[in-house]
Amino acid sequence: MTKFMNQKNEIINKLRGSGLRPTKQRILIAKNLFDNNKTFHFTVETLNRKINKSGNEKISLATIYNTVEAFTNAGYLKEILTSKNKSYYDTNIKSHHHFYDEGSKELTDINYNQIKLSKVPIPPKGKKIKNLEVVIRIQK
Amino acid sequence: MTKFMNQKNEIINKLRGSGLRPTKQRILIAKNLFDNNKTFHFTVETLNRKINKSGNEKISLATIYNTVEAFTNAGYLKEILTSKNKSYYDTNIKSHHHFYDEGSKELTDINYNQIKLSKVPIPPKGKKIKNLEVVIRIQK
DNA sequence: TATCTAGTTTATAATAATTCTAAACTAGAA
DNA sequence: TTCTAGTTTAGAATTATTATAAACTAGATA
Ligand SMILES: [Mn+2]
Ligand SMILES: [Mn+2]
Ligand SMILES: [Zn+2]
Ligand SMILES: [Zn+2]
Repeated sequence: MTKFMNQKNEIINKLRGSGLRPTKQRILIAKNLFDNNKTFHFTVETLNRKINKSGNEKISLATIYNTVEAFTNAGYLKEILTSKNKSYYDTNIKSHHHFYDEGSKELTDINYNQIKLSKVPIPPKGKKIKNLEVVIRIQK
Repeated sequence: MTKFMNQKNEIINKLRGSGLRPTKQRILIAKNLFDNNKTFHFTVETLNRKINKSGNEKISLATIYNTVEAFTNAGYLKEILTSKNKSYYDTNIKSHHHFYDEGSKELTDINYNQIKLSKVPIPPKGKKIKNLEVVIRIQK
């Protein structure tokens, strides 16, 4: 009871902290994404299915898109560009690497320290490195 | 004269060698892609513009798509998945890495030996590494 | 060289993911 | 309670790509 109360308040504070109004849609989506003690990868399609399946009130696809974008901009989600034609998102926002299975089209985390880059090039003049995360493509 | 002859014959042999009929469309596209002594990156959109601009006879967009796919399957091109919603291709088929500029949306090659991976994880059981090329995202 | 046909090209339609639009709704400040 | 900027929503629009099916052609064979 108080636990649920706290969880919801945490979400509300988190949203407010980024200038996002805590609407019931955002709160419900946030619960689905951040409630767990484990992180996971998803696409808009899978998130939409998950949310509009259970006993939940329905949320429009447009809002799912809007919210995922807002959460990504706020730094609560990371976008992972790895697949043709479809964006993946990660609730694990720590810097880390991935396996991407070309067959099942699934991502798996690789801990940051599981890959060691002993030599990295200097970026072109005037540019800086925004992100250096490795995607290793695997298959059967 | 003989030089052009040879170039065209090289292309024809290359195509035949992969079971691809050397049609005039494929030959023209191949000239645009492989004629140079330098490699480059492109999207279907940029290739289509390039080909349907100059004095060339026109080639349909569908054929551009078909041909890029055929050349990729034949190993003459590499697909680079790095950008949301659009596929990039590389005429450099040697194993190498890339900078991807988020601002200009341009790829730049990084020589294979400019990045050294001193530690790489073992892929999940039953899977093997298909590809380990690093994309470093850069910005201003 | 003429004929034949599987492979290819093409215009166009269809699909898939995503973004846009504009009207209805709502959080929360006043 | 009122008010309004921010938000949600259904549906249309857009973009990249793939599918369809009719017309064309490379090149093997007669
Ligand atoms: Mn798309
Ligand atoms: Mn697409
Ligand atoms: Zn991850
Ligand atoms: Zn390259």
